[in-house]
Amino acid sequence: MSPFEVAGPSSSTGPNSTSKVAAQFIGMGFPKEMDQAKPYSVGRNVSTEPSSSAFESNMYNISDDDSSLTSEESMDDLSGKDMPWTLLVEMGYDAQEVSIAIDKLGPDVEMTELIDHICAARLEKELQNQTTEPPLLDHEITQNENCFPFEKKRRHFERHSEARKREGHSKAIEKKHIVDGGDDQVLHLPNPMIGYGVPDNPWRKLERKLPDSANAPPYFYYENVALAPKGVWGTISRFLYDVEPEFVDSVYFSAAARKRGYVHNLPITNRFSLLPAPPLTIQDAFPLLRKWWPKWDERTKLNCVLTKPASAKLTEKIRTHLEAYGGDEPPLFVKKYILEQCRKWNLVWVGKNRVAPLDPDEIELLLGFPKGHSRGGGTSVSSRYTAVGNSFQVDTVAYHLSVLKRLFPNGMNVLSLFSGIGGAEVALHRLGIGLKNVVSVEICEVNRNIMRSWWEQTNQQGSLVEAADVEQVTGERIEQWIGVFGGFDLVIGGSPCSNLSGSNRVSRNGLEGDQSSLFFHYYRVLNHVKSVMGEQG
DNA sequence: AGAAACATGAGCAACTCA
DNA sequence: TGAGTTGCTCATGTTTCT
Repeated sequence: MSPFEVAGPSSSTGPNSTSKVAAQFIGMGFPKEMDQAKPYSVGRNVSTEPSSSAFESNMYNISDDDSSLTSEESMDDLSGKDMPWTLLVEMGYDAQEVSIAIDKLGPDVEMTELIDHICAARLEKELQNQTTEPPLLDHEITQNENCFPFEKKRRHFERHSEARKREGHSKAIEKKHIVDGGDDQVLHLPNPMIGYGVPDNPWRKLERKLPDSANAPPYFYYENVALAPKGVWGTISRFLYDVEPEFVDSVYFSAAARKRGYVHNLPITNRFSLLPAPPLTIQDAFPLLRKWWPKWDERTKLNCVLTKPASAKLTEKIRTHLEAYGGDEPPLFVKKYILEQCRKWNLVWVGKNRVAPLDPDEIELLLGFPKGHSRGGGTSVSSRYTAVGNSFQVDTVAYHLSVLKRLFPNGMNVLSLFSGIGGAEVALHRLGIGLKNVVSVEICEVNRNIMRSWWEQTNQQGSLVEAADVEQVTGERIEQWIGVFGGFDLVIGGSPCSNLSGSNRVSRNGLEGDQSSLFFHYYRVLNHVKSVMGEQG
């Protein structure tokens, strides 16, 4: 199927859609298309002739309802073993060694354990071979590391911790907190959480040395929650070419906190902020609320925006508590309870004795989107909360992406995975960076509609290609896009955090979770883009 | 049927204090 | 230094409402 055909009905957006689509993905026999002996090598010819339809319209759609993918039989055939097997082979691991590992550890073993087992087996084999084979040449080592990032994890983190010691950070930066454990690799959350610097504190680091495998086109930028379960950021970093995450709290860019980790290979010097400067306190962001804000609520910043509003029952309860004391200040225990709830639910004072959750317009303002960005067009209020709550903080991301403006004065080709409501695109647009061709991959139809409306309203001159499901962004499609567009300048996205978030009490399964395991598709797609563009030179 | 409302802690790190 | 306390978190599953 041509990547430029018009979309059919959108795919399912329900909670179970991921596993269902994953099953379809396996059913289509995708791994067989890959050259398993040489991970991510591209054997087929890439057409450089643009599809004729590609030039007839500046907006294309891609349907995921390929008839070859809907075989009930192939769905039934799936065993628990197939899913990790397929994904690992997709990532470039040898089919045989994956099978051996699954046989040994069982079908229900976690992916990270499987990978560790495979790596351990390789190391063991390597050690055995060292007695009979000559040592690898430098270029052979580099090639090997490019294909299998796990194998050099220990060496890298050992080197890195040594380098950190030599650098001798300031006292504030030295006060770090371990967020990753296990083995001998350690990742830290900086305190303050300012990454390589924020507008008011940009001094931290002038330049950094990227691993060779990360120091090649395209630029990539990956985002997720900073406070993920132990080991998650170590895994993400190892897959993304051993690039150390940059942890930043958007509280330095906004009136609301948003602690996130970003793994990227962008330059870190000469960053600049979006204008106009965003309000940095609740009172500046919402001046009309000052009138009702009690002195005993000393908050000037909000916590991380949520995807669901507080219940009316809670705000009523708070009003009733306060009214019981007439106009007097309530006793300490009442104030304490109310402040707890205000912090937990990000409540603001909207009237006498009245608190309320932020409305979606206010959340958009805090996140740096234009007012009403997600409003209307069939979007329900609850789905709007979900959409904006899952998005980038635009000012933060734009600060990191600002270095691209001088590098791409004529605009960029962008592959945007897990686009959501278009935080990355809005950030680039607000930076004044032209969007030449954007491939936007987003499972949720509501979000795609919001993104498309924004694209049309802002009179973008480039082309928008929409795809629903990252699992169906096949190597073939990637190659076609690269053939038509001449490559991607940036691969950007933040994969689902639902299985990583501390708010999730039910299925906080880390990167093994149904949703958050989609990170591995970010890696798969990025790695394929790198391979194809690398071959093109 | 779909949207909205409601009830539901765990996990981790920062902080406090003896 | 270590035990105890405090605070925060891109949420999920079920029930109720429209």
